[in-house]
Amino acid sequence: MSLPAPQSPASPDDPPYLRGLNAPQREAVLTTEGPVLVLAGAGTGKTAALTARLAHLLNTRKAWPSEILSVTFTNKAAREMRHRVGRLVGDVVEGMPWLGTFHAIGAKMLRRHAELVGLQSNFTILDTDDQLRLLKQLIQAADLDEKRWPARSLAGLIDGWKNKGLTPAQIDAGESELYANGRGQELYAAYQARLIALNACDFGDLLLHMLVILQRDRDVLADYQRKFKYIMVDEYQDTNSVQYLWLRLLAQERKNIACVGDDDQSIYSWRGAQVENILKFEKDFPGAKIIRLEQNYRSTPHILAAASGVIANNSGRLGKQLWTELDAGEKVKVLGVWDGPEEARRVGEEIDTAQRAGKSLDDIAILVRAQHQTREFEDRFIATGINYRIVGGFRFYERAEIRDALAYLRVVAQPADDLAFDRIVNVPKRGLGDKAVARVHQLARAQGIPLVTAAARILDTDELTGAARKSLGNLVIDMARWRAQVTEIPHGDLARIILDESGYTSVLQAEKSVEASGRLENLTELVRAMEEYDSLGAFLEHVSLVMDNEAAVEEPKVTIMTIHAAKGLEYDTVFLVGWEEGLFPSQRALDEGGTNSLEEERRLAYVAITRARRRAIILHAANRRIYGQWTSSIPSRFVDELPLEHIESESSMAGGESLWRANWSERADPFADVARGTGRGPGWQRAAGGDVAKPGGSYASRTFTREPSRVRESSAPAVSIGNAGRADVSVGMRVFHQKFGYGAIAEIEGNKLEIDFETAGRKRVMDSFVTVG
DNA sequence: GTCATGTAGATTTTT
DNA sequence: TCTACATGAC
Repeated sequence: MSLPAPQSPASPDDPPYLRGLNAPQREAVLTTEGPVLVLAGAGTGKTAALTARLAHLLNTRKAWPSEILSVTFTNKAAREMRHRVGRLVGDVVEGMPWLGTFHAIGAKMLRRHAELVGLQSNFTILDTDDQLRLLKQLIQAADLDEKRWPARSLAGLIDGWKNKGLTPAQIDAGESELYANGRGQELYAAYQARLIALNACDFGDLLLHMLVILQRDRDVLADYQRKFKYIMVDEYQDTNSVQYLWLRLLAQERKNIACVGDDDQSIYSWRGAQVENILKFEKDFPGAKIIRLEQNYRSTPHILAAASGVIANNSGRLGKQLWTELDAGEKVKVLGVWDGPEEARRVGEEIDTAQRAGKSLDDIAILVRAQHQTREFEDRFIATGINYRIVGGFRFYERAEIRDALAYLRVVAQPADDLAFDRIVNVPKRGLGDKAVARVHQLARAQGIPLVTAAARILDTDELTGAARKSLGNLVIDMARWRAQVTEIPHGDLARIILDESGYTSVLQAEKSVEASGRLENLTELVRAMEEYDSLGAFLEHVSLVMDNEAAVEEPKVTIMTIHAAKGLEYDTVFLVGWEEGLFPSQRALDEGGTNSLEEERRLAYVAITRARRRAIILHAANRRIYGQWTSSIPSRFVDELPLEHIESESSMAGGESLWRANWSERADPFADVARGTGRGPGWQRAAGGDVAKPGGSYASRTFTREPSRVRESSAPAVSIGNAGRADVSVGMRVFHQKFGYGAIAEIEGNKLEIDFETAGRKRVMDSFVTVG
């Protein structure tokens, strides 16, 4: 038996989850009633406190596992919390249905109440790719120039509106003005209508639909308010408006809400996060208790001081004073190099040295501002044989073959999923080109039916002939068979059957390339992952929400990733590369966002530095090739903001910077400056080329050629609605068909017509494909 | 219907 | 420089 340590109020009777916690951490754990805001600086044991709190609530029987709502932002964080709570309290955690990401929890709730917003509970969750394709269709239908009004910008706007909790009805003229001269609202509304028709949701909808339900339906709200005795939120500084409104409604009744966050680590404002949420917590929840976690367990004093020095330049902070008991350690190293390749070389050398000193590559990370910076290091490490892994980029479920396979499964699971059908209708290639697919679309639109149904119906007619008809027929039969098998055979086996019978695997097998065999492996992996789930539906839910796969444990590797991706992680040694004006802070942030953007970049710098446990090495290069052009650059202002007494600078440029700079400017491309600054961009290029060469002409011809296509596209489907057959045709009438030409109606059978065509002979066609006259 | 060429454009991306 | 998409040729 030993006496408690002087500074810790811990006693030997403490339950295990309280052991090792400092005073403010304990307070955060033990203050269970009422609103609590925990301001947790980087590396201050935030997760430890959060998991202990959860364990405490369960252990003291204040709530059952199903009565605690515990939200995180990433699946990884949710997983980790589940794991750590499990270690503290045992299997009870398995029964925590409401521990997860905002989106996972939103989806779970929405499946229960789907009908309140016009969905069925088996709705599909679309990813950005599907979303984009859908928007493209709508933009075309609205007869907008896709170049001028890209689907990407509309997707961004809609996403932003959803993040703010705005339904189409709530979009004001000013917001609407941001897209296609005020048609933003119209397109948003059309998009939402399409989603409902597809029985689908995008990510934003998972929260927005639920918010609408909670706001509109008192009973549902009261139900959840009663159910959730305690609410906990991780990374509160990253919550956006919908999430905030959502939490406020749910917490309104009991007010037992504990939010943990750090305003200095808010780096997702471009995704709709509102730092204000954390700043105004006290106002939203009067009487809130504010607890500060300021003891850092991760980094050395030099590293901590360097980070604090930089972030001190931001205004409007809640303010924290981080401190540590660790030894001073090394100063932060600032290294100036000649160019990008040298930067990679120096980092490589340092890694070699560390490795020879017995360090593991797993303890080393290189943090970049933008994804493209990873390449330089990748090239260098391949050449010199350093093992590395690049985090981010294409993830497992974003690979084409995986998405194709999933599309097959989606069509089988949810026949109304037109986007999935579209994706695989001619994959692998089966001779169904744009024209054939367009016909199926046309019919589906005219009759208001899913594409799968339209495909089946079109086979009753002569709209399609030859190869196209045959392969569409096969596809329809295959799909019907697979659908019948869903309840008959295990879903893993079914997936294998689908991949085989669709011809997807055989095409890859025939292709003997390395990529193809990699794809086949990925598909095997997909099916394997699938078998861990109870049902096809459960698996698809997992995929759409989680979209990541656990990397297998392998030999040690250096990690290369963006600063954003590094948030929440830590490494012994961290290389912070590319600290140059224009790259970090990024040019875009400097140009567009004013002070706010610059401060967010600075928070990014703060996050970056605080990832390091023992060593932080900051590099900046004097020359860099940007978009193929050599550009000279000056060190980032964040380098200047590092407190001198905590850094150690070194420049690899013999002869001094000014010498080479003079050298360089002589050889410099006279247009480099124009191309770099404000002069770059479409406007500048247009001024230099197109319009000058051909004044006036391009505009006139564009308007002229576009006109007829619009008329043709919209006229046919507008006339006929529903299955009943149209009223404006009768036997003997002369009609026009786009493919077969003119003919006379010989027979009418519901919405199908027998027509004697003047040149093509007698054909069966859908009435929606003909025009009178 | 598929393949080859040209041109605009190019942060960060938890779900 | 590299890539993604759109347009035109077989």
